[in-house]
Amino acid sequence: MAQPARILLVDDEPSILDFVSYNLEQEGFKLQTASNGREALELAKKFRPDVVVLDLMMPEMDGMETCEALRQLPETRNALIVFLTARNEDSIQVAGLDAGADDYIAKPIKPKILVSRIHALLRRKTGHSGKSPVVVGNMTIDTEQYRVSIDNQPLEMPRKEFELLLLLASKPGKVFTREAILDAVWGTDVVVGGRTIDVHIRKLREKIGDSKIGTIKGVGYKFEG
Amino acid sequence: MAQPARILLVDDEPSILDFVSYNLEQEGFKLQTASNGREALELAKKFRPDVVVLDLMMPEMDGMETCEALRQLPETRNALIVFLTARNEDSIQVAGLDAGADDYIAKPIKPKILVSRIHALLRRKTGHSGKSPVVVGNMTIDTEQYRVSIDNQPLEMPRKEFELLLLLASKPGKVFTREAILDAVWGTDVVVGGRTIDVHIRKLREKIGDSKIGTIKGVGYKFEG
DNA sequence: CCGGAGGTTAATTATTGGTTAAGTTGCAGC
DNA sequence: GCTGCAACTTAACCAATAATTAACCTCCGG
Repeated sequence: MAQPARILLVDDEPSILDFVSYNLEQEGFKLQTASNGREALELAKKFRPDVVVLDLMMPEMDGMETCEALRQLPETRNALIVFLTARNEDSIQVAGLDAGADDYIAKPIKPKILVSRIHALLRRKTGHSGKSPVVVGNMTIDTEQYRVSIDNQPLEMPRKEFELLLLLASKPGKVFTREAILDAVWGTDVVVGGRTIDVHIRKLREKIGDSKIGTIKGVGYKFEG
Repeated sequence: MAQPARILLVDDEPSILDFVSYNLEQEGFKLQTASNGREALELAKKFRPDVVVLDLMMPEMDGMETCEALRQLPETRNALIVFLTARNEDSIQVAGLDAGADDYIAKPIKPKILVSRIHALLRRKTGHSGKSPVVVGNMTIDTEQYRVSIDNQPLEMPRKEFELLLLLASKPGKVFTREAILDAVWGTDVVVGGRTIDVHIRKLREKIGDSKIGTIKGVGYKFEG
């Protein structure tokens, strides 16, 4: 990644701003935030974001309006616009896509999904559409198609296993605590038993080989670079 | 866990106070309770909580008011504030977030969810702070990867040893008394036998070489810069 | 040489993760 | 709607290893 992509995040709820910006910054994106549409437009002129993440429901100027305005500015005409919506309402989606949005993400927001969608969009934009998003050693993780291959041998992967692998592989070497893994893959308010992660780790190791995932006792797991 | 997080719990119903405080204390949090807003403010000044769990519906001074008042106090300006709400009403949530709340938890309260949300908040708050690798001479201590290397030779290290080494190496040359080491690595309320530290020191010296850690008889240990 | 401080080693205990198998759940296909 | 399968979770048990203790040793200054 030569240049970190710039993202402008717009939401009127500080907690969501915090939560999402934390997760995006962890990914290495350059971030700016605004808490309403007007502020967003002003910031956008200076910041020239590659991606704008936009809450639909905001007081005064809502996401839809802001989106249209952004499409008028020369600085953001070609930016990618992602909407955050409370529910997955088809009718709103259609209207949003008319207004020029590029993607939709439904709340509650799963960090992993948000990040991988943004990556997918950026990839599509820069022309590299289609193939090999995350590559680590001889392994390829295609977030768009939910597929993993090792030495070009495709592997079947259920959702949870895939998300777990993606999380670990997205930062090879970094140790993820069980807590962090639960937050990222299961979400903060899902409570699962103590051995659930272990079982998923085991299934992963079964598929991709023991050597790829290391255990740091008392701390967590990591992907071996 | 270096220091247990302090939580101030505010609710006018004694039964909820009991129920929630029991569950939070089980998790090792340091707890204080108040049964109304005024009491909460007074306690907060002395107790300096990291987290305030606040019922929205209270007589006299309700949760919203209390929250705003807490944000004015220097002692609690940066505390995390979590609201307990009877229902999941969006309009109330927005207002609460404007008042400076960090999260919402809907009644009926599920202990496990409460606990994991609080953990998530605390992690988000403290997680941002610096965690660049510590480099001392030819040794590198990478807190993120939980790995130590000498001359780029990676070394395996169990948790306590790692924490002990990190403590000593964070201030090379400084002498740490046994007492200080116990407080920092084992925690203030854990009592261990007299030879425990010695044994860990020995294991460390085995791995990183005798010359790195010096003994000052009658005083403590230090890392040799 | 004696006492106190720390060092060494081995044995014991506690904690943590791994493994397996047996439930649950949710969903596709009938 | 059933039925059946795959994904996911849980529980029970096992294995590994880290942490602690205890017993004994060594060194060094009086």
